[in-house]
Amino acid sequence: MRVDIQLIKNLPMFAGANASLIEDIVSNTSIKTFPKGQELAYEGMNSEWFFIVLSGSVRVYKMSDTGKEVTLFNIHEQQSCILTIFSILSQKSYPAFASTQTELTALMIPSALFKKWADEHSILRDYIFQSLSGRLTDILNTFDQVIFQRMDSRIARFILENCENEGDTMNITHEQISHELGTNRVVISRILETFSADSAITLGRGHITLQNKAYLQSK
Amino acid sequence: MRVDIQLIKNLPMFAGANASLIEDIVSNTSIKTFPKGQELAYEGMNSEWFFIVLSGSVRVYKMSDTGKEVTLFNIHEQQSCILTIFSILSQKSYPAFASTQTELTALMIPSALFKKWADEHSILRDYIFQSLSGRLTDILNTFDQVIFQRMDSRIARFILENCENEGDTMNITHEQISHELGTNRVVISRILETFSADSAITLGRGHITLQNKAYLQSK
DNA sequence: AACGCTATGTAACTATGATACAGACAGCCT
DNA sequence: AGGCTGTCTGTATCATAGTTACATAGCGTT
Repeated sequence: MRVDIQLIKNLPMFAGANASLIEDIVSNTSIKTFPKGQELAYEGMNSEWFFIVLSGSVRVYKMSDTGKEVTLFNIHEQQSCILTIFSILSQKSYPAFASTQTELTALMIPSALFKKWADEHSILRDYIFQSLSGRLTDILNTFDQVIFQRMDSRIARFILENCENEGDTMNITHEQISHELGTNRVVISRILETFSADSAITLGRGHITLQNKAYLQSK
Repeated sequence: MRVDIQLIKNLPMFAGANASLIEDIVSNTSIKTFPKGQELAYEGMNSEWFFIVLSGSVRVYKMSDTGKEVTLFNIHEQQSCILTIFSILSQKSYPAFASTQTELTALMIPSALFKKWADEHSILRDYIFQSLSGRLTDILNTFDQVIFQRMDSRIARFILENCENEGDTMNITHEQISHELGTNRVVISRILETFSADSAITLGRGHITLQNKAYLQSK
């Protein structure tokens, strides 16, 4: 499918691109759809494609050999992946795992071309630096959380990030939370139980409902 | 003190620089010496200077409000700091702490000039990407270690990184190790004690001597 | 209703983190 | 030498978090 010019022009990454680059992009990229839960990258993989998310989201995470996981950051609409960029520009293998969190549509760019364009067009490099800086901050924040924060505060924060108001419900299992935060499912269950005992949340199979925002904020 | 042209030309970062850039660098940079233990950057600081280490080393670390520390990476001769680069190029505050580990000499570049040069000279940007990629790998490795590895293996590894052969001695206190690894001094003492009980190391005030390499490698 | 799959609850144990304090060592001074 | 002082290390105790194993509960399918 031929990629729409307007779509490219609307992407922040290509906002300042000149007509010839835009034409190049339009003729050498494609749009692809992935189902929810699809693995897009694994540790050690060579990145053949650079992608920009058009809709949906991607979770980038580290995984140990025993299967323990921690989310590094998520990639949302119009964003791309710092690790893929590094992997392509410095010709190293991808250092983490990445899977779709929802159904995903993405603009796919062959990595050789992306590298060429990034070498030739400073406007691209500028955007890359800006965007990388945001992702790097995300990684460092995750680091901070993991190392310095107590697990109950991290869980409280996680719930608050997903439930705006009291009465809001999030659909997630304890195991998924444990993968987000890099701990064990049992630990999550244990702490959620104490939150529930204090009436800060109500628990159900596959969902959590916020009841007392102030309680979680004080954690 | 006028900076020596040859010194600049020998730095990997400026290896491909043309004569006019070199002349610019020579006339706008200076060499500065810092004592051991000097704090070079703190979280939230605006980076006024970009620096390249000429001799000595710098430790970059995260610190919690309670004083707990973890080393992110070290900067050695001819290297510069990924976080400083990001901080300067994306105009954000520095996201960690940095102190000299030894006496340090460094080439100092005003950050506004560094940003200008990086914008104008692709040769600089290329080097930056290469070098950033290495540092990012360091950070992710640290992350991996912290989250997935047991403390005894991390300590074993740390000793092995500092002692080549059996009989080698490293001069370090338990508290310094705890700051490297992001844990509590007591935890280090406790585990070193078990290593010592198994005759893998011998302990002394301020130093550790490797006795059984295979033992630590098996941890 | 019976089955099977997945999610959650519970228990017991180990590992790690935190705090407090005691004792040991090194350097220094007299 | 003896004593002082600051730092480093050892030990104990308790709290929090991670691991493993297994039991129970929810929910869709047959």
